[in-house]
Amino acid sequence: MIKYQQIAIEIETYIEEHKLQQGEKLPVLETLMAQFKASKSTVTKALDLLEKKGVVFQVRGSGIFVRRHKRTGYIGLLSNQGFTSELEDFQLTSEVIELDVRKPTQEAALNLNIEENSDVYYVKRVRYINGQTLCLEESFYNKSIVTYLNNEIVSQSIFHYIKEGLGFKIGFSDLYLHVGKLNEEEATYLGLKEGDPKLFIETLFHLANGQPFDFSKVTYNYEQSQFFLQATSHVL
Amino acid sequence: MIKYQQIAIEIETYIEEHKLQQGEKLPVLETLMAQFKASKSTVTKALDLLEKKGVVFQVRGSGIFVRRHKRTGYIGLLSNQGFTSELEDFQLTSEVIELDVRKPTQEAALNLNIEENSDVYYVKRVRYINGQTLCLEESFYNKSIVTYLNNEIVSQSIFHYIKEGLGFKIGFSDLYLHVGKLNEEEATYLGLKEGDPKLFIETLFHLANGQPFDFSKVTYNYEQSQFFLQATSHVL
DNA sequence: CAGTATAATTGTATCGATACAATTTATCAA
DNA sequence: TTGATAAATTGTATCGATACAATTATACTG
Repeated sequence: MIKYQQIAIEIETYIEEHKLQQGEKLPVLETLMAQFKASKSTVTKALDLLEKKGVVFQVRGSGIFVRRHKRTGYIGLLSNQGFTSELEDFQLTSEVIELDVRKPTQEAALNLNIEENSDVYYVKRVRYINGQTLCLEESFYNKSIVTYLNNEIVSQSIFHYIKEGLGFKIGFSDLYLHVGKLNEEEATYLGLKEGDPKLFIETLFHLANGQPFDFSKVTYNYEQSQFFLQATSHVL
Repeated sequence: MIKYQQIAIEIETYIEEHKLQQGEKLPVLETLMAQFKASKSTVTKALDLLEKKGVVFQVRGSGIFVRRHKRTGYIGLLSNQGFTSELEDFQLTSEVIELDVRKPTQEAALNLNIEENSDVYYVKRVRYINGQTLCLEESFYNKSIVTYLNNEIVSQSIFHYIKEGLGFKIGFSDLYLHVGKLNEEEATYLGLKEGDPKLFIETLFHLANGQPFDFSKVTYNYEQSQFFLQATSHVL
C-alpha cells in the first residue's frame, strides 16, 4: 500500500474509532509528520485526499478538523464503485431480470463509444434494500472490456468482479439526474403506481484510462431514495 | 493570483478555446513545466485541481487527457457557489416572496448550529430559468455571519454578495436529496399540479473555516431539473 | 509476421527545504 | 478592560531532486 493512502486510512480509522464529531480538531501537521514518519508533503497529500473524500477540512493558521454529515440512511452519490461497497450496513440484494449479450441501442453505443454492431452485455435487475425495492437498473457493458458475465456475478457485485476478477481500475464517471413519473413497467417492478415520482439516473462509468465500459440507467423508488453528497469549493 | 490556480485557468481556457474533445491529449508534463515556467510539483497541483473539477484525467505512463460531459442544459450539482455562477449561459431571475429576520425553526437552528432564540435571515424566493419556474427556495442565513440582506441583494446573487460584499470565503457544503410529491403550496408557486413529482434538496453551506452559514431547502420543478455531476474514484 | 522482451516515455510518490499567508495567542498601551 | 500591535502557530505554495510504476514504442526472436 502506498504511504499517503495508508496514512489517510489510519487517520480515517482513528476518527471512526474515537467517534470524533464535526469540528473536532486533529493533531497538527508537525505531529502527524512525526507520528507517521513522513514528510510534510506526504502527510499533506493524505489530508488532501481525506478532504476530497469529505472526511476532514483544513483551515490555514488554525488546524485540521473533522467533517461529518449528520444524517444516516442516505446513499452517497459519489462513491462510483457501485453501491455494494457503499451500502455495507444495509441488506442489499438483487433479482436478475435479464442477462444476455446483444447489440447496443444507439444511445448505449454512443455513450460507450462503440459501433452499433459490436457486442454488449445487457443486464437488467431489480435491487432491494432491507427487503424493499430500491431501484430498477438497466446496464450496458462493453463486451470487449467486460468479456464475461454470468448470473452469479450479476446477482452479486459486478464492480467487485471487474476490479478483482478482471483486474481493471475504475476511474471516473458522469452522472445525469432527472425526475419524472413512473411508467407502467417501472411501477410494476418497483411495486409502485404508474405516475408516481421517480428519480432517474444515467451513469457512464469509465476505466482509469478513460475508456467507458458501463452505461447504466437506473430508476429509483422515490420512497427509498435519499441521497447525500458533499461538495467542496474548487475556487476557480 | 496563485501560480497553480493561474496555470489551471490557462489550461482550462486553452481547452475551451480550442474546443478540445473528450480524450484529446494535452502536452506532457515536461512541456507544461517549460511553458508555464513552473516546477513539476506546481504543474501537477494545477492538474490535480482540474482533475478534481472534472476537466481532465491523468493516466500514468500515457498522458493527460481532456474530460468532458457531452450533454448541455444540465445543472451542475457540485458548484457550491450558488447557481448564478453555474448557470451563466441561462437567463436566471428570482422573485422574492419573503425576506425578514426571524427566529430559526428547530431544524434550521440544529443545522446552523445556533440557539433557537438567535436571529436568522429568512429568504423565500422562486427562481426562474429562461422564463420557466426552476425552483422554490427557502433559506436560513445565520445573521451573526450574514449581518445584512435587502431585497436588491436577495433578488440577485446572495453568494456573490457574501463573497465580495462581506469578504467571506465559501467552504464546503452537504447536500441531501429526496424525491417526492408536490404539496399544494409548492405546486402553486411552481405552476404545477399537486402530487406532481418533485426533487427536494436540502443544503448546508459552510464557510471555509467550517462554520455553517446557510441552511437551504429547495424544491425543483421536475420538468426543468436536469442535473449532472462528475465523480472521481477516491481509491480508499 | 506475430509474439515477446527491452527500452523509452510519462505521470506518481516521496523527501526536504524555503518562504509565506491566515489565524490565534500573547503583549502592551491607553 | 479594551483594543491595537506584535509574536507564535499552523497550514499552503513553490522549488527541485530522486526513485519508481504504468504505459507505449521499439527491437528482437522464432
